Amino acid sequence: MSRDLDIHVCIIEDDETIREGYAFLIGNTAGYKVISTYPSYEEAAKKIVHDNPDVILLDVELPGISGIDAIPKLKKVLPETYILILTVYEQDLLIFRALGNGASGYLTKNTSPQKIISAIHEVMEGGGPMSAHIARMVIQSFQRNEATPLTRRETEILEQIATGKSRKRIAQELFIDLETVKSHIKNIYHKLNVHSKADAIKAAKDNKFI
Amino acid sequence: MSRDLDIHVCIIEDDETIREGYAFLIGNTAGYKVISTYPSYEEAAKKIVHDNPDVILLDVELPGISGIDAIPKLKKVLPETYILILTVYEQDLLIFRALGNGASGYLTKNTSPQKIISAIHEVMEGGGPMSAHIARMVIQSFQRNEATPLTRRETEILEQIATGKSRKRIAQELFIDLETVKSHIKNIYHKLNVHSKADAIKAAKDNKFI
DNA sequence: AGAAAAATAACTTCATTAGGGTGATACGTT
DNA sequence: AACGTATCACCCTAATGAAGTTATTTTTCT
Repeated sequence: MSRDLDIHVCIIEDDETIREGYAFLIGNTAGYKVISTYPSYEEAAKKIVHDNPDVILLDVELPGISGIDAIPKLKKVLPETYILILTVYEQDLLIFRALGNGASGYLTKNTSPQKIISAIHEVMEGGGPMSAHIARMVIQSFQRNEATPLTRRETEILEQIATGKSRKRIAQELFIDLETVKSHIKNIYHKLNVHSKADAIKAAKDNKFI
Repeated sequence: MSRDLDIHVCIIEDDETIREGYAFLIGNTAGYKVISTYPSYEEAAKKIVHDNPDVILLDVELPGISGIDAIPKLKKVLPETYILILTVYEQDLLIFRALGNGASGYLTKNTSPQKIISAIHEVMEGGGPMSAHIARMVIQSFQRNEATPLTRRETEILEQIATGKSRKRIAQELFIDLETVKSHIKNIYHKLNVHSKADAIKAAKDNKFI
């Protein structure tokens, strides 16, 4: 029998219609098997370890513990299991918290059935499935603000400061004089209108200058 | 005529076979038009502004200025143009530098022709096309190491230190005594086997403790 | 080639911080 | 009872950080 080769999926989703819809969809696709479905993390917590799924489809808005907060708890008992977030929310904060907590993918609920299936496959093959708009937001989170008032050297030095290095050490590593570093820092403070390391770092990060 | 509705594409790639292959592929797809192709950034720099493409397919290994370094220069003169990286390299550093420099997508060269076409379409529609493995690496970059030796409080304090705040300020903001902060820092240093802010931050970041 | 911007450096002054050592208390868990 | 955690205390010295002003050299752009 080929059942052992199937990808084992669990679904945690409070809306019964959606939950059973996904279960039906996935369960009727060759190569996939739905082991169990739960309406909340609390319900899942008891038995999901024994289900030992390959992939969990997880909603973010759940009664009780939210999907976001459930991720680390699930990863703790099932470290090898991939967690795919399936939600209507496209807010940056939720996305980054989900990924930071250990989710391996993030899909919005308008994702077509075939794409959900292929996302499950993709995550098993070493991918990181994301809806198009989510991927854009993730990529944007890496990008700098081109309209920085800081010069290259200033940006470089501010980055070094943000790693906790002292001015002296920065000077040594950049092969310039300590006085030069101090000059750059003064200019940085003026441009950012701050009077301390911490405020400069915060201002620069808020504006994506570093 | 429908030419005005086509997606205008430029290709910068030094290997002539690959370059012409892509050009042929894309140019013969309905809805896409290849405006120009160049073997290097230097060649492109002169004329690409007038080409005013919607999307640039960019190789990373180019003679002269590398594709990575070309990104900000291209974005400067064509701020509305999307840049898709097309390369054989899958190193984290290259990927993150490319995205940080302003690339809107990152595809590996084993990507199928249809997927390249759909990636161009996707980026125009607000997506962030990435090859599966790239997306996985990007997602992993958000994730923490659960096996941290640091306690919650220690992690919290180290994060504060990483923002450049002084011990005194951290104490005030966390409503604890300066001495307590110092104690925590001493414990952090012991656990991470370091003797300075900078080294602690580096060690923690390298191991994804923060 | 010439102007503008950026990077470099010197000098002063003053307040604050960082790092290390040692120990103690309280609270919860195992 | 022992342990990890979080809390606070007091000691010490050297180094760092911030603000001010001025000036030279090097790069970059037009």
